[in-house]
Amino acid sequence: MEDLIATPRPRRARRFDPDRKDRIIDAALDVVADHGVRGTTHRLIAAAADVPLGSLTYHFASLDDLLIQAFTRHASQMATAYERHFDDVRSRADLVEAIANLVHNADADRESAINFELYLAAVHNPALRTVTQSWMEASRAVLHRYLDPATARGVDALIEGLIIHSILSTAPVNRSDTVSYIDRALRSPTNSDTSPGQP
Amino acid sequence: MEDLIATPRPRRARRFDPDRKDRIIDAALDVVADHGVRGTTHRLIAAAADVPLGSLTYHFASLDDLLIQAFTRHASQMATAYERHFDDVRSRADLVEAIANLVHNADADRESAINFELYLAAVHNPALRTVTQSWMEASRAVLHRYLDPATARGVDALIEGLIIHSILSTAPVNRSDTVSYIDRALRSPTNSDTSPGQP
Amino acid sequence: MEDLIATPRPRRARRFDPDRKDRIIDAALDVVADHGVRGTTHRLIAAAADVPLGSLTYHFASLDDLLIQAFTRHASQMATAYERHFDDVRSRADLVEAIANLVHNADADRESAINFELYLAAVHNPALRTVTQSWMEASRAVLHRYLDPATARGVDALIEGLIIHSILSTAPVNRSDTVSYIDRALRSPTNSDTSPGQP
Amino acid sequence: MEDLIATPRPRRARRFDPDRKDRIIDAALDVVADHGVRGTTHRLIAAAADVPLGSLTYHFASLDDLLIQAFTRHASQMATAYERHFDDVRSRADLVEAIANLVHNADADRESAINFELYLAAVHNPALRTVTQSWMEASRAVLHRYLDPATARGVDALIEGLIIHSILSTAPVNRSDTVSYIDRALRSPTNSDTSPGQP
DNA sequence: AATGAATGAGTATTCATTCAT
DNA sequence: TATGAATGAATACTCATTCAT
Repeated sequence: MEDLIATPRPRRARRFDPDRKDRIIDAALDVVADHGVRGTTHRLIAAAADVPLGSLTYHFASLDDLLIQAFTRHASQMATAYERHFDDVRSRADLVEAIANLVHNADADRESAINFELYLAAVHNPALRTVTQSWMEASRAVLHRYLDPATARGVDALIEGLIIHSILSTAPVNRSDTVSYIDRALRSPTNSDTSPGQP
Repeated sequence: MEDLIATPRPRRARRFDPDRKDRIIDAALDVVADHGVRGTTHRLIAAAADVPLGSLTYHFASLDDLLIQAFTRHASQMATAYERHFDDVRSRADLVEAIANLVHNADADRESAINFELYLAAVHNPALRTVTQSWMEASRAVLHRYLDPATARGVDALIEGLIIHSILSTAPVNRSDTVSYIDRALRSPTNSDTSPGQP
Repeated sequence: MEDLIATPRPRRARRFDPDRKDRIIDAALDVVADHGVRGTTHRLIAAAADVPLGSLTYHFASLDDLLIQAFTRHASQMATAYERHFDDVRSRADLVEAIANLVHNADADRESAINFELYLAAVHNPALRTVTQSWMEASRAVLHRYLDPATARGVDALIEGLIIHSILSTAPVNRSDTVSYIDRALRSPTNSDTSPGQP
Repeated sequence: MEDLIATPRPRRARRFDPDRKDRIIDAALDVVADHGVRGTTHRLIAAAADVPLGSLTYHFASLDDLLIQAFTRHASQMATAYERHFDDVRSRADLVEAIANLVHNADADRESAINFELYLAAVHNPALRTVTQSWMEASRAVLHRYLDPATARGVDALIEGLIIHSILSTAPVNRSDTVSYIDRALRSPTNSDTSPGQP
């Protein structure tokens, strides 16, 4: 914040700026990723988008409105990326690989962070439920291309849990373990085998 | 005159109040559950604990400090409850049941909500990482009583994902599906069977 | 109903107020003169400038920032006044007169008070050292028009000390004594004469 | 402040502590020297004196009361030291030396800082005027052992000004210049010599 | 006698939002 | 239409002082 004060932005005179609204939304997602929904403010977003403060309330009725639009865009981008991620899957092995890549993708940290911010915001903000709901449907729909609905849901939950743990965990997660978890989740549900562990 | 009109709260004269600090921590957890970390303020906590505002900053150096202590208590209570939850598990079937109960327990919504607030807060607050880390270790340790370490981790992640989805989902989750997911996650990792779905 | 009773200030509707920032700085100096830096608060300044509280933090990053800007203005005003004060000095006698007037000028009490507040604030706030430094250089530069650098410094210190004592002292200071002190400070340093007093 | 929190002092059980009041006063002076009157608080003093908070208000009616007692002690200690400082003065040269030592004594920075805090506090607090008044009388009385009253006042003011400038100035002050200033201030006031500088 | 807990008035500061220009 | 100034409610936090123990 001191940075913002210390570096008084050069007087910008941006008369024609057609995709400013888009840029604001992108900036909002950046701020959410960096500071969490909790730390997201008009000022921070305006600075990140290099846009005057008044511009935000001109284009968006409220901060909540802006966040909803931002999360909506994020969810639809996620859905598109998700679909593309599975495009080349031809076999069961491909599927396992693709899912494992999802979990073991450091680049996805930003996306995942925003995603969980969305989840949590949705808990207290019904307007965001629509967004989470449609995102979850979209991700399951993709998995459903290869899996029966129930299995798709289970795999979906497993992915969610693995990602959350990989974000929070300091210890690196073993990829072959991940593969093993996915492998089991994909099996046919019919006959349960004998118990493992030390029962 | 104003006094007569404006007595908003009964003059509480509670000079001696030994476990006030504990009460404040509990109140903080309530507020987090109801309003999210984002909506948590000194004032809200003070009101919930029926304690004057200054009392909070007397007992806690900052709101962050209070939140850390609150989340720490929450995590250790969760760990205790978790252990107890699995105390009567004698067989594989018991284990599956116990895990399914974990997911399909509406009463746990408050706990789960706080838990996810903790997770998200930990993303941006390193001081909370210790708390999440030890909670995750504790829950895995319990599962490890019945499962090999790798399987314990996978099951742990699955549970996390199932709970997240059950919180966010509007559609009720099918318990027999849950049982099936758990069942698969518990299987031996060795021989993978044939692929399902439409590959 | 409360509104009718409790309208403490006339609803000021002053949306357009171009030199408000200046007015705030002036008000801050008034508050410092009246209450000392110690007693200076946002609220007091806002009231003195007849400006809403939020206006202060809009124009100034912090109270410290405001104080620094205020002291900076004060120092430069002092420097200008100082220069003008000596403008008509043509002879040694003029110089002595001018300096004596500096010390025996009740109107200058406000200025002097602010000045010492500045000095003391500078002891604990390095950012203010620049201000005191340049003020001291400016005052010496003026004296240097008539005196060699070393003498200028000595006279400068004497003036400072005399003003401090005249502010603190309850007894009135004798002007002819002041003239005598100045007279001695202006003499050539070369040959010391014999000692006075009761040695 | 964090330090105070992070290092919870070992439970001190100081039943018998006869000169605690003295220790508190000394601690108060330390805090004033380090933080200025502005930054002086009960808490800071209590920590510096290693004494429980309640102890302060037990021994002193208010913070102001404590400060007055502290400044009073400071002034009387200063007066004693001042007297001793001039004890060995036998000649005019000794006197000049002694005064120059007063100004060029880095160790005195703490004392001088407190002194100017006292001066400034006295501007807004009449109760402290008595203290400054008697300190100024005491210092003049000492000088009066060697000088006529008027000269003593002038020298006193010069000393004050030189010390203030040496505290605030970043550039080192030249000792031989100081000696020269003192030398001139000590001369007989009668016949003024010819003017220096560029008149 | 001594103290740690308690309290509420007060402080600086943040910020979503409004609005005159 | 676009924006920088403006605003006031709310926030975290400080602290001198009180007081039951």
